Amino acid sequence: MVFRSPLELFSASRLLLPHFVDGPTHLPGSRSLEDPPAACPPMALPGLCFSASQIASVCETLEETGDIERLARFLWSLPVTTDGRDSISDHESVQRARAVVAFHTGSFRELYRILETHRFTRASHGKLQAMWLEAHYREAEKLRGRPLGPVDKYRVRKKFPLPRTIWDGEQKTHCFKERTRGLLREWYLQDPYPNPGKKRELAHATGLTPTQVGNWFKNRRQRDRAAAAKNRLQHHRIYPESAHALSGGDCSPDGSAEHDDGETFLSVTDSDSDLDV
DNA sequence: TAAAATGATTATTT
DNA sequence: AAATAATCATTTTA
Repeated sequence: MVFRSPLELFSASRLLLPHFVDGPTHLPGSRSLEDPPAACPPMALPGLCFSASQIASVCETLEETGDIERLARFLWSLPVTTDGRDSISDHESVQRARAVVAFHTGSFRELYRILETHRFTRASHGKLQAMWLEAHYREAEKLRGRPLGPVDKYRVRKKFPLPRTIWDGEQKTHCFKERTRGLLREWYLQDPYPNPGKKRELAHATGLTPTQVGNWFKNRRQRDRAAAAKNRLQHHRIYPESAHALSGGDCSPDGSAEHDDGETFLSVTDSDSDLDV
């Protein structure tokens, strides 16, 4: 056990960061949501506890500042226990700082170990998840010669799922539910241009936001148009000389693709027969 | 691994 | 403002 005294720790951090430890520093946006101040019991080991929380806030400040070099040196100066369980290491800010340092030094094995063996609060999840993924991306990238495309990254994500210590299991849904899509299809057939009122109604019925409903209709229209255009092209390839019986004489001489007003083949994109379940 | 599906975003047009 | 085309990113399928 090479325990230095709390005072020594304090003075060590003092040497490194005089202005941080001497008084409460209020950086913009710092110390807000995470880590409630009463996290450690006031009775037990008051001196050590105070010291540890001071250390934790130094870690936070350095991490927010982005001075990773100094953060690394500061962590290096901290005492080490064999099991790693002590009042200092129990602070999330300290483990988080260690993770940040491991990431920036490219010590990915160490990073993974830290992330997998400590339970982090929701407030840290975003940043830690990003580091987990980015580290795996870089490893995969190095393993092959070239940079990863979106699909490669997706495969890396599948291969190395986020540990539950960093992720609350709630998965983001990329595709809408089948019931939702059924409703959307149904309404689309009835009216491809819903007014805002209808949109809100449909949003409520599907549990989507009005914007999502709008996006869906927009995409659906775009893709139906594309399919129609493709069909038209094919039709012309098969029957190049089919005479167009035009109403009136309103035909522009050049054979360019024109406004195809009324015609609208209904949704050729998916040839599913719109069974709603 | 390529290609298709799908939801979202951006820039331009109307 | 809303519609559109083009494009991007993620996910699924062949």
